[in-house]
Amino acid sequence: MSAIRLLVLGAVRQHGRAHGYQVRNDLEYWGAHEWSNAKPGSIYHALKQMAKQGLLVAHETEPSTAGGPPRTEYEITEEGTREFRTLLRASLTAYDQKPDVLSAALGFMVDLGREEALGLLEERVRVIEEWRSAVTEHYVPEDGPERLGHIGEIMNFWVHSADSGAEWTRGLIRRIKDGAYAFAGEGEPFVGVLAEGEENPYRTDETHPGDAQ
Amino acid sequence: MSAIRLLVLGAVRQHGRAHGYQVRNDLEYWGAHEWSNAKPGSIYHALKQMAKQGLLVAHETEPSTAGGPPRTEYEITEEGTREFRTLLRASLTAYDQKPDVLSAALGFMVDLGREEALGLLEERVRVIEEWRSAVTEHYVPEDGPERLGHIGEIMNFWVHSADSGAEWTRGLIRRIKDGAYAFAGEGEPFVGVLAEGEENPYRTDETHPGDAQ
DNA sequence: CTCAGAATAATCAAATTTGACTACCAGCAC
DNA sequence: GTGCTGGTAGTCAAATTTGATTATTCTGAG
Repeated sequence: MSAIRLLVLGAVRQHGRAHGYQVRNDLEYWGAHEWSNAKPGSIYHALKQMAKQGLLVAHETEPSTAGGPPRTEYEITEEGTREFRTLLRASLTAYDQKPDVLSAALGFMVDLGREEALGLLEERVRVIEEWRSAVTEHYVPEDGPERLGHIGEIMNFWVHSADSGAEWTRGLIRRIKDGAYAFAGEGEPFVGVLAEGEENPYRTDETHPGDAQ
Repeated sequence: MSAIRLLVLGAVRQHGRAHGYQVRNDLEYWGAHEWSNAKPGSIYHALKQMAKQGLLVAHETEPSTAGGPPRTEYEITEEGTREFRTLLRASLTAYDQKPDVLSAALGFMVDLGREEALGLLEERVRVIEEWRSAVTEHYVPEDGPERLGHIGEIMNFWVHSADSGAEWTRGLIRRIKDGAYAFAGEGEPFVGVLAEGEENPYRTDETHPGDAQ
């Protein structure tokens, strides 16, 4: 799974009602265009697709108030909310080497309760550890890892990444336990969206080192 | 870019002449089906596409000698070899958060000379460091990172991953400097392909924890 | 012998992703 | 008032990816 559905569902949900360009802007505000496939084409496609599947409702296109073609606004449905929570939980616990999925989930973790988020992150650590031992047992031949030659560096890299990911997750768990951030039901939620008319301080058109090859 | 073209080009190249199923098996031998999108459909698609683009030549389909439908064998062209090297160099140096691209490149790094590989890996470390400072400067608002709330954890996660990736790369550089592995021009190359009839000790149909969500 | 199951080799429709492109309006310089 | 630039909003064709499915031959049990 890519991160796009979670990102788009979450962005629409935070706005209450949003058109594609707003979603695109929010995701840019998060830097999602740098670490995920949240490009215009993908966003509009996801919106249409999820509307077709009943996760969103499309309100009839209205002429734009600020230039440009008419726009379609979307709202999340009850089914969409369920899907959002399912994706969010899965993305927090799953370890599949795709950092964009976790990144997206971090952006919405406060939509869960503090205790649930902690539980899921602890589960994540367990999953990573299990994965690690499955890999090391399965891919290291009995006659020593040398037989694999330089190919062994691939496994080495995985394992290193897994360890580093687990360690980082433990740090996050600690911060959350120590009271960081406002989770669901803890008053005054932090909303990471741009208000109407607010400019995006992170917007950029320059490319950064590492944008793509 | 995904890792599929590099993987397929590299696998065909090591065999000299290979059909899709052989490529698939090699990639499975490396565990590539676990950490990249090297699924049958993608492999066959990449083969056809690259043949159309002149990176591979397709030899007429011959009836299989071992059951199954007739098979098409591919060979890499000169242009394909150039492309292979270009992709390999780019994948070793580029930092774009997609671990599968690096993993694929690790599998082929010995096709370069030891010195060149070292140079590219050092470049990789530089790129990661540059990326890190671009991100921290760009995404941390002047009035302290707190303004970002939990969204800041996303950046935190990136930066942690970047640091961990750089550190791992430095370790690899050290191992290579200390003489590990046989690089191009150093006799007896290590070939990570399955010989005709050799069984794949890593093949598995069980799913592992973390295979997908 | 014969049939089930497994391995071999690949194809296909549907979904997604990419990258480039279109169309509209506002403001400004000239 | 015309032309240019830039922001707003979205579309589209082409390429890729996914997941399921097909077709062929080999093997071994009964």
